[in-house]
Amino acid sequence: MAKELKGLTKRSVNYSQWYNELVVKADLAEQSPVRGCMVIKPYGYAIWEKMQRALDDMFKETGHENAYFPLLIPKSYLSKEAEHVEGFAKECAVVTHYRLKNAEDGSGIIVDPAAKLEEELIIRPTSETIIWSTYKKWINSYRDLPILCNQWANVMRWEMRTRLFLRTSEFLWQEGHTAHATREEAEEETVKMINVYSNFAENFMAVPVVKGVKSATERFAGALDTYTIEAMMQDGKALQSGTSHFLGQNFAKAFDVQFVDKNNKMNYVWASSWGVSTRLIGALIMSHSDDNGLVLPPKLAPIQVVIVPIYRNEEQLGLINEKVSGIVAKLKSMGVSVKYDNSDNKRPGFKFAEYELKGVPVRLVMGGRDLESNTMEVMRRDTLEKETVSCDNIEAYVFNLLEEIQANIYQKALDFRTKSTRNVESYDEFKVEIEKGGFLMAHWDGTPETEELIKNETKATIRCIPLDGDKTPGKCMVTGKPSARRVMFARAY
RNA sequence: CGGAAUGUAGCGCAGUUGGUAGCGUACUACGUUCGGGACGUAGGGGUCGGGCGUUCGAAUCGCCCCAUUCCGACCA
Repeated sequence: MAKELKGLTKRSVNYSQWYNELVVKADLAEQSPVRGCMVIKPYGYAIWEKMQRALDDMFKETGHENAYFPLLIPKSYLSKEAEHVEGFAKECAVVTHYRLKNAEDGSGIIVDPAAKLEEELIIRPTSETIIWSTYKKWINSYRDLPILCNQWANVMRWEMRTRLFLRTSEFLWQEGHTAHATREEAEEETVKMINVYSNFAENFMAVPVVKGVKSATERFAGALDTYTIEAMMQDGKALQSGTSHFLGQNFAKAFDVQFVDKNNKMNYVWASSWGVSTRLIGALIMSHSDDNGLVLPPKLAPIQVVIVPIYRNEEQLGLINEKVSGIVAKLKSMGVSVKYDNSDNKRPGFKFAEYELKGVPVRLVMGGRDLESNTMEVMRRDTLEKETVSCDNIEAYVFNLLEEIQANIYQKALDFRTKSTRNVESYDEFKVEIEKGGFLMAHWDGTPETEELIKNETKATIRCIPLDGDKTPGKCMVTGKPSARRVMFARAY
């Protein structure tokens, strides 16, 4: 009874509600008083920090450097690239004044009309414009190229409808902005970074992703090509988890960024930009969690191993503390993050449930019985299986188990995706199949009109034109016109 | 911005012939407990989303406003 009261809504009942409850109950984040914004709580932020660290290492390895650009963008900058402004104009928060004052009628504090800005400032929805206005000053010669900058920042997009981590008005992300002398080099960079993202998703998050190219209508505003990684959530919907854009010379032309090449000729710079956000945390949650709560991949879990003692009295706790301290020390020396929870204000059963909810990959328990037999109970979060293991060399056992869990949850997610991905041949079949969720591989004639029609009639969009996989030509399922290859359709977040 | 629903203790909720607010949980103290979300006793906590109205009397009836959630349109 008590368990039911504290439990989660079953996933099958309402996935959205389940997701929200999980985020709040696992102590990751909560809604802020400001519409559409989110408070990321320490446990949620710890996951983000782990992600940041891993990604940042990968960026450094690929030759990138971090920098920081301003939060506020003059309105005129945003409007320099026509498609870009059209894409973002509808969701920009605007700063119009720089001072408040007390109302003369004593009704409180008001915006001082005398402090109106001559030019309004936009709170960045993305930083291409402010960065390219800066790059103009940095670039004169081919010797100044390439510029490979990344920034960790927050951005704001005034979304109509928000959802913790997946879509909030303000979100944290990283955005890389690179400038190159040649088209080839910029394109190479774009592909390189989508590969970094897919490696990160698969190896750290244990989330399998489909790499591909966006159709023209789904492309980033101002890009010539948008590469994406698409993940499948457990309800069969797709989540765009990272993008890398080949921007061509669009921003260079808009901001007049030219360089002198080796032949002393003026050329516009070629560009890429790429980003992933705290949405990845949403992807993590929706890829692995079960009705007991989060399931975190060991590589990103803030706590990888939790140890819970079970004791009848202080004396027994003392003995357990002593025994456990050696194990904790050894695990830590192996680089495993361990929490020994011997707090006496919660009973063991409560702790078990709580750490399961928080997705801690491995739980070790030591009680009176174990103390006598020199064993511990080991539980793995992904399968909830329990085993009794000797304390001798338990550290190595746990270390290996963490790796096994990492691999297992990836495989589980991959199996689910494989099972939920299928070819469809006709539009009638498509309409039936899309209701079941999952990814549908179908032929498309390549026109925005057909894409639009399918979207309006089925709510499914082209998630991407996959880079890998079946490339045999066929006929569009809607119009019967020739299709170069199958593309991937799904309903998406 | 359309459609639906909901606002009562930190959280989850009950509260219809209108009669002055209660349950679970959480919290505080003490004690007993501790191998899967413990129990007992005592205690603190509410301008019932806001405003106006009807009435001797409103959480309850009426009107207006506000907020949130879900479903659409928009999007990483």
